[in-house]
This record gives sequence, structure tokens and C-alpha cells, in this order.
Amino acid sequence: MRNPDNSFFEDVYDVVRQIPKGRVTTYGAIARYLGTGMSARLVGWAMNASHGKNVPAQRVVNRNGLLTGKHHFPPGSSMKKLLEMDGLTVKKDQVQKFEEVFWNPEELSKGQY
DNA sequence: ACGGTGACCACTT
DNA sequence: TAAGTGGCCACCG
Repeated sequence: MRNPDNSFFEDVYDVVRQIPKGRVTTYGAIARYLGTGMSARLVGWAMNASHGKNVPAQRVVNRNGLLTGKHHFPPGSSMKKLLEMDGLTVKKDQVQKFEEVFWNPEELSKGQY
């Protein structure tokens, strides 16, 4: 859940951490969930600061399912490999069956037992 | 306090 | 179909 006390970044991290295995989400989805509206840039920017945190940023892709931020990942950690480890299929930096594995943060409000 | 920046999104040529 | 431009909001110097 969102901690108003935390910064926007923490909110983003919290959401990303709750992404189920084998699922991915988009910047826009997170942004909208947090109420940032159309400013998905903030989410992407937040991910930029996710280095050193326990945040699976590889599960966060753009709305096209394209691994735009793969180039930003630390060397050695292949975003593609990480996603494949989750059971996803990545081809040419693009998540296959993206619509199937897409996970909407709104599910947290709905099915968070 | 102000401006620049950013792993985006959407619309328009 | 592809490329270009604007808008949007929060963090940093």
C-alpha cells in the first residue's frame, strides 16, 4: 500500500516489488496507479534510482513491452536473462506475450487478501 | 526558489 | 509506416 510518508520513489519500488513472478508491468500503469497521471517518466526516473535497491526493475517495461531500460542495467545482469528466468520470453528486447504476462498494479487494491 | 532532467506516453505530421 | 514534438510530475544541484 502506499505510504504517504515515503517518497514517490518508495511507492514505485513498493509496487515493483509486488510484481508477481512471471509478470511484468508498464511505467504508465504504475504511474497511473500512484496517481501521477500521465507522468510515467517519473516512474522510469524512479527506476533509475532503483540501483542498489531490491527492485526487480527488469519486470518494468514500457507500454510496448520493450526493454527500454535494459541498457541502463548494470553490466553482467542481462535484463533479458532475468526475465527469462521468470519464465518470460524475451526477443529482441521485447517481451513476448506481453499482454498475457502484463500485470496491473490495480490488482493490489482488488485482490490483496 | 528555479531550472534542468528523465529507463515515457500520446498525438500529429 | 515511421519520425518528430509536446506534456507531464517529482528529484537534484
